[in-house]
Amino acid sequence: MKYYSIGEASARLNVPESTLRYYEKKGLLPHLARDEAGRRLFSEDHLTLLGIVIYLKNTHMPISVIKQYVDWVGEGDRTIEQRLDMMKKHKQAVLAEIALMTESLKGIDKKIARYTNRTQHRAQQGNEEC
Amino acid sequence: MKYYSIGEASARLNVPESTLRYYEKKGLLPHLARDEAGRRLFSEDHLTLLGIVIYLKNTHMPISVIKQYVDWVGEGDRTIEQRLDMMKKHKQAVLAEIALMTESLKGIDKKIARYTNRTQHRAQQGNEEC
DNA sequence: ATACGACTTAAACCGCGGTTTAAGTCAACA
DNA sequence: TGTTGACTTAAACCGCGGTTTAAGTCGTAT
Repeated sequence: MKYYSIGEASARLNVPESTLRYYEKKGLLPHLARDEAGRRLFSEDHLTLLGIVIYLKNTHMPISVIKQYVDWVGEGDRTIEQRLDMMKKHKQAVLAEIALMTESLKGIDKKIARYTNRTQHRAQQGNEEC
Repeated sequence: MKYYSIGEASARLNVPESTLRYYEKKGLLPHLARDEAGRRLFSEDHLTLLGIVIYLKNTHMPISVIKQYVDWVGEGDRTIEQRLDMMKKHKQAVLAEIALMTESLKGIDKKIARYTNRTQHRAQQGNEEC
């Protein structure tokens, strides 16, 4: 079975080595093997798990919650319901956040429209600012 | 012209008073008037500006950048191009973030599908985890 | 032999975005 | 009169998510 050094894992997943060490310390990378010299050995499964960690992070799941997820994975099939529940709730949270951002974008679009207009026909009145 | 106390502003915009004081200190609420006793007086324009601050925050604009925006507003029409540019760039950043979250949601959906299946016909093989 | 590059550790440090605390002022009400 | 309640300040504190630093250990190439 192939193993990857921390440098290789870092390069493949585009995550700093310091972050990988930090994640291991936080419990996000359990059972990480070491070679005789004490160097971390990342298995394919660890890279896969890291991929999951990364997309959970991309959707703003806190590290403490990702750790709970990883712990549940380690406990095997009897935690599938909890994991399913966690993912469903997280999905709703993500959809809500996307909705909020999308809604807030409308305000930004209004500003863009206003400013675009004002740069075109310069120097009018109607200065709402401040 | 009507003014609002910090308590009223807090209630109307659903932002803690401590946060409003923090925003003022950070320069997000310039020219905030005070009454004879030194209490903050929020004008309608300040509430409007706070609304803008809030949606910029909702789209993850850093406070330092929001401050730049507010400063530019205070400098009048000659900063309209900068503001337009800022907002266009910010919009692109927000769209990129939404795209990343949306993409990452696919991984979450796959997990939900997997776990839903596994809770239905329990106890199969195919345990990829860890 | 030695020097370099890739790794190790623990601990300190960082920026961000607030929140909390402690002590004080003021107006209104009982 | 005195005690609430709404406000003020500066400074300390917080959780989060890492990053940086300093000192050390290897294996390999010169």
